[in-house]
Amino acid sequence: MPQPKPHRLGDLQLKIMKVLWSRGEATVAEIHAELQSGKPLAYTTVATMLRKMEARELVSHRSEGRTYVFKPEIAEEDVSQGMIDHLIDRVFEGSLSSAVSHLLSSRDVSAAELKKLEKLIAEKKRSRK
Amino acid sequence: MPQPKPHRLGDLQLKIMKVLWSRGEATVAEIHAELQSGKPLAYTTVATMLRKMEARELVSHRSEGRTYVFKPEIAEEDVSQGMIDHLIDRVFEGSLSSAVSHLLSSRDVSAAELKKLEKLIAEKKRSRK
DNA sequence: CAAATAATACTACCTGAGTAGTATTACCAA
DNA sequence: TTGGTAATACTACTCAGGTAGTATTATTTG
Repeated sequence: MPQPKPHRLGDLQLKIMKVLWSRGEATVAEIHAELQSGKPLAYTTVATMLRKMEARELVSHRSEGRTYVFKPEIAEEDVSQGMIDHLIDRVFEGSLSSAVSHLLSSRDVSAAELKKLEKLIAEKKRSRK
Repeated sequence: MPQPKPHRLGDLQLKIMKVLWSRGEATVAEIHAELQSGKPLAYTTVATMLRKMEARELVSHRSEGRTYVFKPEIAEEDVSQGMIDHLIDRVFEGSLSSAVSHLLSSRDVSAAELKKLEKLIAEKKRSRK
């Protein structure tokens, strides 16, 4: 069991993971470039964070010449799942409906989204039978 | 604008806030006592955390003799809202349905919960018209 | 071959959460 | 009134995230 607590990723760490997930693998330069949309971020900041993340086994790397190519060691699914589960547990005491109720009340949900939600619930109902 | 970022409460802070929200107000001793279910926690830990939280205007206190009685300065609603919004934005890029989909797939949702969800969605649909 | 470049390594801070020991002080009871 | 107790204040430390400068080194190019 490598990485404990699949939730508990900081904002920057999550951004980095997202780049890695979408690309499969990436160099520091590539990640740095992608994150430049937003507030500026030093190249070394990304590099340092990646080293810290590697220490926690969130990512790994292989060498390609002098360059490191990083890849994710945890699945996006697991992280998303872990983070939302953690939140629901600690904030809403496990009540999914109260969480969803908050979401619905604060957000401008499109009709298409609502339709998707209905479908999800209908499916879940069916699978419970 | 007092406290910025209504999300971003640590686990302990959230537990303390929950006691405060449910009681309206409470002393350090009362909060400490309530948190004893779980791993032991020093009295001074709670006191210290409350002082830190007061500095950030999450709570305030009045004196009753030599004792401080704390009360929340932020609403539970706002915190729940802020935390879940923040999560959905950074993890699911704002897609509510993908968040809910994760929730439904990982959890054992009761029939009653599903019913509540259906109702919520139906209401939301109505209010959109 | 030498210099510019680009990569990683190292070092160093700051902040906030969490944790708790020690010091001080105010109050209450015998 | 004196001592014990219970409260807050102060101090201190660890850890992790975030941020980035400087040093070193390897590679490429003029």
